[in-house]
Amino acid sequence: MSEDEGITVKKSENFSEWYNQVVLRAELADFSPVKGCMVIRPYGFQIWERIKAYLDGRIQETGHRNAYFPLFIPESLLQKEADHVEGFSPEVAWVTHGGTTPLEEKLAVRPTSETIMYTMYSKWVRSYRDLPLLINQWANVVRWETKMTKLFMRTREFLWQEGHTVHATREEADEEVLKMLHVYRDVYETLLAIPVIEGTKTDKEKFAGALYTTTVELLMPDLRAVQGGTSHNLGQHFSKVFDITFTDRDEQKKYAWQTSWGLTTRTIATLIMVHGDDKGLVLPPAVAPIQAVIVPIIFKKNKETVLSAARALHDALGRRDIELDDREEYSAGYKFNHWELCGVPVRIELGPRDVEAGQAVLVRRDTGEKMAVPLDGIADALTALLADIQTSLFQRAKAFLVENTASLTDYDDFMAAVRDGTTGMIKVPWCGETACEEAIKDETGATSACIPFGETAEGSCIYCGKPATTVVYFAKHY
RNA sequence: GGGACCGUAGGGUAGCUUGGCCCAUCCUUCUGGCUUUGGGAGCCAGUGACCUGCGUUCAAAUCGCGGCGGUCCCA
Repeated sequence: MSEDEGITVKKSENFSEWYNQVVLRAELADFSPVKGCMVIRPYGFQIWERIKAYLDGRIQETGHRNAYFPLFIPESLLQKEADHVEGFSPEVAWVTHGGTTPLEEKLAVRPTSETIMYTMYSKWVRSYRDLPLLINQWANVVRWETKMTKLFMRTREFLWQEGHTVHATREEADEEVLKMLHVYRDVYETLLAIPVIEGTKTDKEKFAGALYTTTVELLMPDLRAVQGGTSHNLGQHFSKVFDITFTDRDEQKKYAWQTSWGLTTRTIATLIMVHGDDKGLVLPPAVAPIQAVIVPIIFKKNKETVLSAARALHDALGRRDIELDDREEYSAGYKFNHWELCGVPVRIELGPRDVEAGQAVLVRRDTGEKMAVPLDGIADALTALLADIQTSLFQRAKAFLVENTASLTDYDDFMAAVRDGTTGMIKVPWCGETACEEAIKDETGATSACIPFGETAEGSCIYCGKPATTVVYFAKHY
């Protein structure tokens, strides 16, 4: 075996390098000539298309419709909402020229589309009969990051969907915010087999211009947390600035209540990190572009028998997401390693002994476990195995999250846990003051992840000792 | 935002300290041929690189400065 192929570092020993190698060698993405921008390669893009198809289905069935708004946002629009401008201005990319002629007004390359969409909403919303307005957009956005590029995790341009809804009442907006947050949880848990912690962002960490922000938080194997998706109640901040008003049943003119919510290609980074192993990518069947690969074990003397049996099996299974690797220029061992690097959930080995016995050998990617299965009935066995892999990947990830979540009340313990990297998510009692939150960040580097839903505080704030009003999760974040 | 490091074929590298022996070493990939295939097979032949610009010098992969790109650490 050559040491230069496959993944050359262990996930547990050099996580960052391991991640880079998996992304590059499994051909998910590559660096581009543009600093901070990546190329999503076909295999990586197929994963995104799977996520997109699932999420879009959920978006549609909850009553939203897709639309498309311009990539460019006039400076004057972007600046209308004060908190919003302040939050985004450091990382906005600007178009200043058309050809060689300077523009009269600079155009921002959208970092997010609130301002351009709400300008239109103001024209479209007149009456309570126009509400709720439920629009989603699939798009690319640009945020001019200065931090280090990490493929899928942090790039200047990324793909996402952004939902923007308008409602008559705060209650409806609250309900929408939670409904879509739960859709994100479902994407992570059902599709990607990644458990989440749902909650509300602190005021310090909320979206620029929002009343409040809800989030799904994930924990990576290096014990750093990731914000997996956010859903905001924008209150009436934007409707007042963009004049989104409607005449209600009581004939009164009112400002509308709005929400926005987004999920990005960062999901792919979390997918790779959570499930991958020392051999490479491990994909949950629900997102895997290739569900299984048939590898015929070819020997010279009964080559044709095995190859035709493999082709017959491939035809019998009759699925486009099952690959037949009948290349004769590669050895079986090479193919095993290759498809493991690519994270294909199941390998189906078919050799002369199997053909004779009327069976095939199913090998699961997550555990390496092998099982001989009769050829008739293999389709059902495969379906069951794929379902089992999906479940056990989730359970393994869930166990990891539970093991690495702690509840602490003493600040010295907290500092030690963060410093030693022994715990990922740390739940602490908190007074609710931003000053304490910032002090904790300055002293430990940990930032608040979320205030979990449905938990009540006891005792005193871990930092200042005043009575706690809530509990909050802290973690080192990506 | 601050600091450190790195850039040689598709991937991984040697050469750099002390400039010349280098139209650049080795492994792998890739192409063609023979042969082989139950965990990265072997032999033969071939293709393929000094990030970029400027400078120093008789001479630059090697030294200097700028740019571009990447990696890591701290905030």
